[in-house]
Amino acid sequence: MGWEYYRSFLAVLTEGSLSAAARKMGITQPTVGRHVSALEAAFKQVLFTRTPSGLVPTDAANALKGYVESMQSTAAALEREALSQEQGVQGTVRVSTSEVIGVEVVPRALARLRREHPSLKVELMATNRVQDLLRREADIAIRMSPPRQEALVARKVGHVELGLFAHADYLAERGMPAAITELETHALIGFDEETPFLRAARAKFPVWSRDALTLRSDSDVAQLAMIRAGCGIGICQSALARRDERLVRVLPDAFSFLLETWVTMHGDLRGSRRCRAVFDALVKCMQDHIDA
Amino acid sequence: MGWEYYRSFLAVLTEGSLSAAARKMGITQPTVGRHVSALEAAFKQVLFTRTPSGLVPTDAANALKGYVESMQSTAAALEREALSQEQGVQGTVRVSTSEVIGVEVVPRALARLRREHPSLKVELMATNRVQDLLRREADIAIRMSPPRQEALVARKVGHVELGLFAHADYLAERGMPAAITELETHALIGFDEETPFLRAARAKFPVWSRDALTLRSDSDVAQLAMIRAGCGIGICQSALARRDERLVRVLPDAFSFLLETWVTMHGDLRGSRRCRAVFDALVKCMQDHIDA
DNA sequence: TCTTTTCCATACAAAAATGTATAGCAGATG
DNA sequence: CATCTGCTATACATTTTTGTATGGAAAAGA
Repeated sequence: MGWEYYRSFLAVLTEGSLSAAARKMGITQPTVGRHVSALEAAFKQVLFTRTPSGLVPTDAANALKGYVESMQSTAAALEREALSQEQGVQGTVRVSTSEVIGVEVVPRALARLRREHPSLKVELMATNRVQDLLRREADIAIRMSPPRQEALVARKVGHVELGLFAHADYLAERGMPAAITELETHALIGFDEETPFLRAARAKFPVWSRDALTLRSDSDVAQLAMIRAGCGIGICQSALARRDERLVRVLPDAFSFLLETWVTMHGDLRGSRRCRAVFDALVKCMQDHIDA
Repeated sequence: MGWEYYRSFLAVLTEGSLSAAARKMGITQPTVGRHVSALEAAFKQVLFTRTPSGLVPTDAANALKGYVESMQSTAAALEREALSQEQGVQGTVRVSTSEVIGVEVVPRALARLRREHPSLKVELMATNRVQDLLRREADIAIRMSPPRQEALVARKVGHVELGLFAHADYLAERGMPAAITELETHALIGFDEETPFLRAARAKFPVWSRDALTLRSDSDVAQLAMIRAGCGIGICQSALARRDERLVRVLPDAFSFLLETWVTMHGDLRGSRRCRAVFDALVKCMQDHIDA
């Protein structure tokens, strides 16, 4: 079975119609249709139900989605590697970080990197969804949990501390809470959605229940903006808060979290100059961030 | 860049010549040659040095090998899944186990499975090299270490005990050692090559040094055969030794290892009838083995 | 209700990929 | 030393794949 068909299959799966898939791939709609038909013939099953508004995947097609996605990300990584194999540090590197790190910390490192290596390109995926390095969704990742996968180059850069912070203006108006229980009367900023991490955190600090929060956002960055704007009290990396002298630590003794921080990279990229350069720069950047 | 070229590229890489690759893929040598040339043109670099005896990969080509291998195993897994999506338990499942488990334990489970599901095919990879489930090198794996990868269905089936064993005939001739130190005068069976596991084991039982071993083999199965043949004293799973009443435990109190045993499967296969059936059968098989 | 837009499917022409045949070369073999 | 066998590279014919053009059908908008 030719691999080329799988590309069309994935495009139809993600685009939802033969025409859209064809546009995206730079080929024509009949061709995509033929590819899908060829797959259906080979697998002896219907992969899409045809409708006038597009193709709707069957269960069988959805069961195959993960495989072709994996192939696609691997192929993309292959091309990044192949197109960067000339002398010097050049080519494209995909970096995956959490939202806050990607917005607040990494950019300064990238600026310096780009000055040193003008032909280096970096794709920054600032998302809290954990990317899979083994599936080549990214080349390098900065994560707050130790790597569970083998075959990775991993460097522990220390602990990021989380604390409660608020803007000085807010505290001047509402007063500085003296104990955890006083938080109930304050404007608390936190997450909207439940995640395993949040449940674990809540077990340690019951005050931080979803109902107690008056300002909710699923975006760390938005939460940080709210803290900076003096909306209330929220959780923030101490190292980030230190940058803004008007942000004041709240209840430093009662509330503190330490997150192990790792920079990880696929083992195969050990010999890749461009990835090694970005990896080293990110390690240094994170260490500077933590030590700041 | 068309994925189809990558297939040819990998075939040349593994076969060593355009002609051999073409034979393997069922196409002709000029076609494979054109594919390779197309890749070289696209990547603007030489991937192989042509010789009269074949194509020798350059460093650049070797750097890309891992990617295409990953794509290939994923494509193979996709086809296994696609060709097994009809009703009932059928299709192909790839199972990866250690050598001993694959040879001594699993086959009986497979026999029963095949009786219950005649149209089920199983590929058994009995190798001590750890297969990567995320890369789809196998669908299901039985491993002696807890899974370090997320997105896996994992079932702990208990502990396999390792002990020292010897054949009754050997012990009758050479005597039963009464203490660990007496092992030095015996014929010891063990591994030839150093592995991280062995280094860890040695730290606990210094007697088992490489020099002390008189019969060395890197194959667990061969070691087991030597023990059964009365060659000497070796390490063996207690559950396996129990099957042969003429195998006698040596120094049961001084030497005992417990290995956590896990059956693991890629999370995407949770809904796959054939994989679920094999998974359940293997879990039961391993539990029976351990409890025996 | 009619028009417009989007979609898929099909027939036919054009383009691209593949296969065939062959030449040339190096090493193994008698 | 000649022969044989493996390999790659190239020219040419063929097949396959792709693109173009068009028809029909369903949904969105006037």
